[in-house]
Amino acid sequence: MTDNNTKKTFHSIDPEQLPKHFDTQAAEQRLEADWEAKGIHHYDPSRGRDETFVVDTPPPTVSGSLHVGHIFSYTHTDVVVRQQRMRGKNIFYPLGWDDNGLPTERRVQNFFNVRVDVKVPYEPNLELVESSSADAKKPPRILSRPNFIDACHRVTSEDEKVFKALWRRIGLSVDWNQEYATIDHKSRTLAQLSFLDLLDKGHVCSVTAPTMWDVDFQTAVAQAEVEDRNQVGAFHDLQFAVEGSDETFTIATTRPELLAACVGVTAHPDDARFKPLFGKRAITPLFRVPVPIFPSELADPEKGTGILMVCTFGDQTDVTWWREQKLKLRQIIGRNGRLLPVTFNGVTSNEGWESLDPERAQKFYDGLVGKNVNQAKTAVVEMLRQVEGAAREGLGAPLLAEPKKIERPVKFFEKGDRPLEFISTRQWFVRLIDKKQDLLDYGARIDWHPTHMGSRFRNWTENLQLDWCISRQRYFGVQFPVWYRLDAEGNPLHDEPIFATKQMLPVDPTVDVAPGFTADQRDVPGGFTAETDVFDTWFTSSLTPQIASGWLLDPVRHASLFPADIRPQSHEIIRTWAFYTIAKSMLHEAKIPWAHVLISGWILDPDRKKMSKSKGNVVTPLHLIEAHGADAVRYWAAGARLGADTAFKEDVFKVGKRLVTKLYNAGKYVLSQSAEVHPITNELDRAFIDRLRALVSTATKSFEDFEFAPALDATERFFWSSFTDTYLELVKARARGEAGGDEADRGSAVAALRLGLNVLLRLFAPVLPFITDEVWRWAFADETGKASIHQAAWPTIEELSAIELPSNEGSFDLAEKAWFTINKKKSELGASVGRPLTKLVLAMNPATAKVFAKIQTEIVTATRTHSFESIERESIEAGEFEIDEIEVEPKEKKEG
RNA sequence: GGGCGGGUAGCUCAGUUGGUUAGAGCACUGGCCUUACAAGCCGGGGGUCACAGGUUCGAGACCUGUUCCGCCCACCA
Repeated sequence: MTDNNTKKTFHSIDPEQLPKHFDTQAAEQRLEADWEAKGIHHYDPSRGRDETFVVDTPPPTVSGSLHVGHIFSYTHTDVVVRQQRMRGKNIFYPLGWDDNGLPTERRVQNFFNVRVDVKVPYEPNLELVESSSADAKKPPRILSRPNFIDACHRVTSEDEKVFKALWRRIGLSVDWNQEYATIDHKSRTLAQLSFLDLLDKGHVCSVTAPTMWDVDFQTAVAQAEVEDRNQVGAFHDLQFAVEGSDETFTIATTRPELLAACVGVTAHPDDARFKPLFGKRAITPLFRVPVPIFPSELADPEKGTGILMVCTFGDQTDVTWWREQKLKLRQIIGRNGRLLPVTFNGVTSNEGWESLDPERAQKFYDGLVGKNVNQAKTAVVEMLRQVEGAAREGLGAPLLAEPKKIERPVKFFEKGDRPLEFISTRQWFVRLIDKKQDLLDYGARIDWHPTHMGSRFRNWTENLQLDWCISRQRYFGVQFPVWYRLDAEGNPLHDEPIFATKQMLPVDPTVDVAPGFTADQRDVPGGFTAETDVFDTWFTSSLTPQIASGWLLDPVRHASLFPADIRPQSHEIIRTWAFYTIAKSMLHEAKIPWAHVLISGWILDPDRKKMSKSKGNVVTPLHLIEAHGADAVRYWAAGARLGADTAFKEDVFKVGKRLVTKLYNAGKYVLSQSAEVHPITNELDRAFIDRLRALVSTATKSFEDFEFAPALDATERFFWSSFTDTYLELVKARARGEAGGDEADRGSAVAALRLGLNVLLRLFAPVLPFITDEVWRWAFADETGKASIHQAAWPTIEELSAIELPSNEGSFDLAEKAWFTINKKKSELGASVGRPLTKLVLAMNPATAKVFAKIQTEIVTATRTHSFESIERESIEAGEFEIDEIEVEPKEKKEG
């Protein structure tokens, strides 16, 4: 096909050999497999840190449902990564799976209809079958913890396959050699090492204290996992008596069920109404328990009745008062959220359940034992409504008015269904409250994209109230490497924990034996027992940079991969994932974990609500890829700026698909032009390349700030408007040799077209990896020696610098203007762009005419004008054209 | 209550350090089968830039206030 006998010609393709339409599905699978086979996504450990670009990829929760939101944010990262790769960076782009934690437990419980009891013995070779909907009503099968964990592994490994298939389908250029899971051997080892390191450094402690507790999951939770939900409640006005007087006062409470847990009464110190009461004792209704009345700045005179009861514990403020006033502990809510049995004693007792009338108190309280909070509330209110003389003989019923409905925020575990309770339990904490300023400083050293997301971090850190509770009373997670000595009665000595040595890790204290003990000493008096708590999942996932680098397990590798370059994530987990990762990195190594944080927005449904499984508005991604192709879906994702929430509009996928088609066709056309190899010398061609230089500069600059969306926008606009609609149309005839120009002009046109396509393909490659590589391989792979576009270099101004600048920088604009002016006229005349003109007289300013002379041939040729004349006229503005005369060639009559 | 972001065409959004007549895509609409592409091309209509002040020769952009929407946070009796 090509004639190499005398002169070199461009390697052109035969368009007839290509399918009419681009088969996205087939090409995607073929190309992705080829990338994998070539290993072009692999990290090269031999290259230095400054040549390496390290990504701290979010490990997706595999037990969650896949939706377009996943594709959205992961595509953002991939676009950034692909551009960095083209810039010559050695890419470290791992992917982990977040499989431990509550979502997995919940999924596994439902999947097999099972529950856990730590007392059940392990059954080797246990067979589990997926439960049917009919099984859901059957009582769940009770498993040992190890069997349950096996089941978790089984389910998550299946889930991971589904995720991985989708990631490959969408073309994520992840190095699959770097795959990990947050529950795997290495992650467990590093999480436990992290714990021991924090312990060595004195940042970890174990204390018994009131902690936020979810009564359904029956675990402690951290402040970061708590959210406020507005709930309707009611103020109950209750009459309290004052000890040793006839006085009474009224408190307002939304939690009358906690009356038995009342340990004090407080009002604002300046509140004249209650000043005389301070220092006296109040008598609670029903239970007749005397409690101190004390002043507190925290009490708001405007709220309720201005005086309130302090319980153990209704909320965080109760905890504060309890601590400050050294009040008694009357814990009536148990870990399962039901009221615990207690025994009331006389006032001389000091066990916390002193009543002026213990018998009567007991009678009331026994009616509440075992009830949940709501049931207890109903029961107590009924008693308060009916019982005369409840706080002191002679008083009426303590409920002074019908409860008044109010709506107020109530704390919930973000995954929970019932309000959190404060329950005094023993938990492990990482001390952070005393390090707020350091955390703020570290956060300020990180570049947040967009910048205002840094204020989310600041905001959260400044308002931090509690140390980080890292222990969870759950099963599928990383265990604490901790045991306790048992005393002679078999009680664990929590003040004397035994820690695993670093060499032992990872350990499962319920299986592995504490150092210095033998297996037969487990759970016997004088022996040892395991800490059964597991880490907060964030305790492990806040180590993702270290898990990927190997950290203490591989210090050399760690040094070359830590800190990372970017941390992509979404904004709702700034207070958890980002915050804890910064905290860990600071505490372990006094370093920031990454230079940049890239925040992706949310996907909103057309009603602008966040897409989430619970709202039932989730769009699954697979059908979108099948319908529009992976590139089109990526195009949609890459169109959103960092941090901006984006409405899900299926229209955008169609636009993306159209762009892919256009690239296919334009590539087919450009590469099918054959001509002798020639330098780019023609004025218009040089003017076009000059425009291209500006585009390369703009796109590159955007990518420096990881702003792929403006880069894509500029590239797309240029491709569509300047390249295909203008330049390509203007040089078509010349490239085909129809213009009657010489071979140099023709070669110049083909060379410029090919260079334009080549550069544009590379500018699109990070966003549209499939179609760009497809077209690349038709000719440019051989030409450049880069088999895949993803091995080619990102375009630079320098590589275009060999092409001479146009003699006038306005040449391209002028050609464009003339082209549009003439086309507009043709359109008005009802003629197609392709219709030849028998005559055209174009008038312009003399200054314009000078520039126009250089490109006149291109315009005349492109508009197929037989007889052309240009006229100079001072009255016309520079850069404008007026059509003095135009004659459209009559339509040829169809033959036959 | 505190903090952050936003309000630009019917819809989704660009709009650089203030600078001609405010842009794109979609949608709507007229024309065109034109040798890469009808999954296309050439045209057209459509905006009091949330509101009110201010700074300036000049404001969509800067300042102040108001208002609406969204998000994050807050001790929730």
